[in-house]
Amino acid sequence: MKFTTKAEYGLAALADIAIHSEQGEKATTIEIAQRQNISHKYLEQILLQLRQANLIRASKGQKGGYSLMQPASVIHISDVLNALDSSILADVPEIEENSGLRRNIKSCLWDKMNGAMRNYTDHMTLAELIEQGICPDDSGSYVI
Amino acid sequence: MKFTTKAEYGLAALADIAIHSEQGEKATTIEIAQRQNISHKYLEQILLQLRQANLIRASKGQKGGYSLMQPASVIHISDVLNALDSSILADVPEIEENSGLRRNIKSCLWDKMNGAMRNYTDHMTLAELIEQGICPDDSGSYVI
DNA sequence: ATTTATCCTACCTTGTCAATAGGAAAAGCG
DNA sequence: CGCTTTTCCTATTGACAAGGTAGGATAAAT
Repeated sequence: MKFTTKAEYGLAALADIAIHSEQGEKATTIEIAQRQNISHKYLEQILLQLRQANLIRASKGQKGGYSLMQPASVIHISDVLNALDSSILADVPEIEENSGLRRNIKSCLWDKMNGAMRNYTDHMTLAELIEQGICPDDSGSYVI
Repeated sequence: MKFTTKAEYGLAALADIAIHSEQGEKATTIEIAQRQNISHKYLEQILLQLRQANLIRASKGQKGGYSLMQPASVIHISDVLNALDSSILADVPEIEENSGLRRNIKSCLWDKMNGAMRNYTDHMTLAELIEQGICPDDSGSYVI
């Protein structure tokens, strides 16, 4: 399915910041952009959104940069996705009444698939994502 | 998350056809469009795609219309989605090497969420979708 | 021959994604 | 103070896809 680069870049940036936060360092837009290979002007907007969602703290000027607001272990992936991509975890819009089978199908399939995503991203934290780098091997924990 | 109307309309149309197929009737574009409240010219294109994917059989002219190619119990939802919305169940595209954490994050989160969808829609059939109208109450059967 | 249906292709309008650009504001440093 | 470095914020743009609309060609039944 389709994922926005914004979500992808944002998660990578957050992970990057988290790693540097552990050492008490701040990360600047330029640094992150270079490490993660992202346009730094585009990344600027993404970091702005993450700050407005209270996921990161910014300081301006020399020696400025970004650090995490909370430890990575309490940041849920769904928080990040919600901040960056309003539609990816959003409820499917209600549908007018007189529409045959459509309403039922939507509330059956769509909501289920949606719920599966939400359940998964609600439980997974940024720390887990970073720690393993690869996929967590807890297959079977999350259930539709 | 975002689902295309094409997939929504297509599933509703297929369900509609399935119901009428059971009684040996064919359903025409116009009839389906009215029952499901869809633009019939748009639906035409959708039914064309479903036919090209061998999900339905069409007959032209008077007394023409559409019927299912196979019983609804062997049509998997993933077949329908694949026929109508090439991206919804598609693998996430590979990413260039030198890209920091992005590659790992993508292959972790993205692929998992994607796999969850696929697993779910691979197991569910059109018949189940119709039969229950509401959600199947087999929560817990499908696992990420 | 005429009606009724599918078949097929082209087109159009609107919105969103992914950037790019450029400047304002603040923080540190000499 | 003045300069640099950083974040902050808004506007704009190009490309592309979604969601239709339109119109004619083709085939089957009566």
